[in-house]
Amino acid sequence: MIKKQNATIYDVANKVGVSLATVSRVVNGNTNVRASTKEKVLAAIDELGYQPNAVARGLASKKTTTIGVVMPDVTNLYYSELTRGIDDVANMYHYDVLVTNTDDDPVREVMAINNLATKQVDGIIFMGNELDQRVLKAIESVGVPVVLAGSVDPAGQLPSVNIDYVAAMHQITSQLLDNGHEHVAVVLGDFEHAINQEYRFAGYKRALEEHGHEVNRDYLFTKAHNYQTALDVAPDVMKSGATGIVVYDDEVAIGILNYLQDHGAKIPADFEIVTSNDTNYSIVSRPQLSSIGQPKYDIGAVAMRMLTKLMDNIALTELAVTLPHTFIERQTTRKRQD
Amino acid sequence: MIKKQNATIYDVANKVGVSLATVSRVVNGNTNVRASTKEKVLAAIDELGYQPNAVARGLASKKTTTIGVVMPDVTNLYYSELTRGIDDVANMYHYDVLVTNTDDDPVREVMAINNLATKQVDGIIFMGNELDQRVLKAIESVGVPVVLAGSVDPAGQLPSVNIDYVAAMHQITSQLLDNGHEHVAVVLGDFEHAINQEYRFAGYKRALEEHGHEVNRDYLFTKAHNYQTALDVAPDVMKSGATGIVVYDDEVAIGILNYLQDHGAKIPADFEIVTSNDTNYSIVSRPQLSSIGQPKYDIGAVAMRMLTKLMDNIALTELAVTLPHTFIERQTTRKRQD
DNA sequence: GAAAATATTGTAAGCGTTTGCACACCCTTG
DNA sequence: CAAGGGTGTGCAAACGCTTACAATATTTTC
Repeated sequence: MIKKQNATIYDVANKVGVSLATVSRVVNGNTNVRASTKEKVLAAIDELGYQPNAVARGLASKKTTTIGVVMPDVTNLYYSELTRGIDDVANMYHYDVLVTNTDDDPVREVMAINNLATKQVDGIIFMGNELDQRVLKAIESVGVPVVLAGSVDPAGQLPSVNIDYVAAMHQITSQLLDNGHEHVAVVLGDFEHAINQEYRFAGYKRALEEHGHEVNRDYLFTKAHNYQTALDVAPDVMKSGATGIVVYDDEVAIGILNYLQDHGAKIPADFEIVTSNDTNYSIVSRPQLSSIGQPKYDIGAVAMRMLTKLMDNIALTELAVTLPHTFIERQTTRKRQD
Repeated sequence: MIKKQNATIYDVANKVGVSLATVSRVVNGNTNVRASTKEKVLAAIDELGYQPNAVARGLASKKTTTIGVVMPDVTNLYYSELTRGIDDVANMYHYDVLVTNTDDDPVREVMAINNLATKQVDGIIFMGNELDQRVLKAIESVGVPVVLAGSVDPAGQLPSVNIDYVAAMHQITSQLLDNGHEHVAVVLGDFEHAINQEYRFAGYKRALEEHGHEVNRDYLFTKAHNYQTALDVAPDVMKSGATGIVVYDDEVAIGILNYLQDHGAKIPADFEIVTSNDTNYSIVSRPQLSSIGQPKYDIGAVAMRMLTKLMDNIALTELAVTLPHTFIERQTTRKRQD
């Protein structure tokens, strides 16, 4: 592996017989260069195969054209779809993406943010189930713009892109209630997390109240984070007496769905289930999971677009963007006639 | 967002009353520093909240402690699990990871590699279904080590980590044949890709030949890349007369499984299916998909470990690493008694 | 106790760019 | 034709760090 010495801006300047500055100008699209010299420079660049060294550039200009993405887990379909949206528009704006997995651990989130600061990223997209105080502090002191994607800041101080979780949860809970279910269970992750308690559960609760039902914690199930932990919770939800189930995550929903069916339940005859993320899981399951429709790709894409504005010092017209969600009726709910 | 002026190495040198070099030494763990001065420097660093600027460091040292990962799609469970392995050991060695999605497009792969070169990454992990000539050339000329993860180089010139696809395919095909199937179908992606034709199909073919069967292209199905395209192919495999099916990818397998069942087939009574990646899809499906067991996380982790060696100029003991695979018997195959 | 070794620290030259400023040059104007 | 006004270009100073090499301290050695 011979590391062939890359041509530098100096080499092309020499070859053409101009100064570094001129070469730099044509490379950066500065217009104050005579057309003829520009051509000569371009030719030399082509001939030498010159590619500007992004590190040197970053040092001199204090812009790295790199952004950081901190996310819980690449392996999680919900987040990876957001990431795809982020990545695509990042590329569109010629940013590279440094990703870090945190497993939702605040300590690692803080480390990731600080590390990204060290690497002089121009901005950061943050995804996570909860905005820990330590993380918040790290974000505030990092010195570059940060936008949240699919992640809430209850204080509303940070730029963010989300759907209206309260409304979405309210909607699907209401539908189940309208379908006549006496008891609707809700399955969430950590209840300490604002997104679960203050948003999702709040929407669920409001629906219950509007329908004149009491909120009974016996129908609240938490700590379901993935397929395995969903399987742990599933027996309890099956025994709970609830016949309608709203779930905050697809991997969890498919776990519960599978458990119920494996234990003789007919879906949607015995239980109606609605999930929330509309990932591939909700399509490959049998029956297919009815779900809140989230514009996941767009959440990421819009968040990244906002970040580009922030990085260009353009004011945001809206700090907390709420993208529209839908309801996708598939096979774990009974047909409704509105 | 006030960008607070970060302390530089110069600031801490001043504060302590030593030279830059000394500070640099303690930051970099150089041992030739008197314990007492080291302490003073450390104290100053702490007090000023000094964090070395990685960009400047990269320029001076020509090491960025950043690697590039080029992959088809973060959203693909197989690749994202490899990436998780990569990321974890990268972190372990204090590398950051720059990821690029290519959608398996050689043009974008080449662009990604060149772009990473520009960013002065210390090394690259490449994942893709096919090693296009253009990509190969880009890899050869990029000037930093590249290792393939879950991706084959038929020429065997590049460091790589894989399972033995030929053996794996041979094994599952044989099992199906042993179970008495007269016709075993094989479902692949692009047949032009070496990994499909020269590896997977070769293993399939050898199994057939060993069992005295003719290889009949009527049982070869290609161009199935994801759930949707799997659904497109599924009717043909159902009609083909094959009763055993080996599939190269889980998302494709679950598509075929679902189609067959949706059209009245009993699995595994009417059809036995074996898939290849052992992702979450093979567990959430009903019945659960029997699969080749691939150490996906490890493939990524080992590839990254190899890359660290290469970056440290340590010779590899083995260029093309083959990790062991297993067979995971689940519910789309009938019980076997070996 | 002085020379020789060794340990510690400082000097300064890069690393490959960007960019503010100054300098030429070439047209216009009046 | 001198002054004014662009254009086009070059100079040189950063950017924040690493790292030979040189210089100075501190120990050892006999």
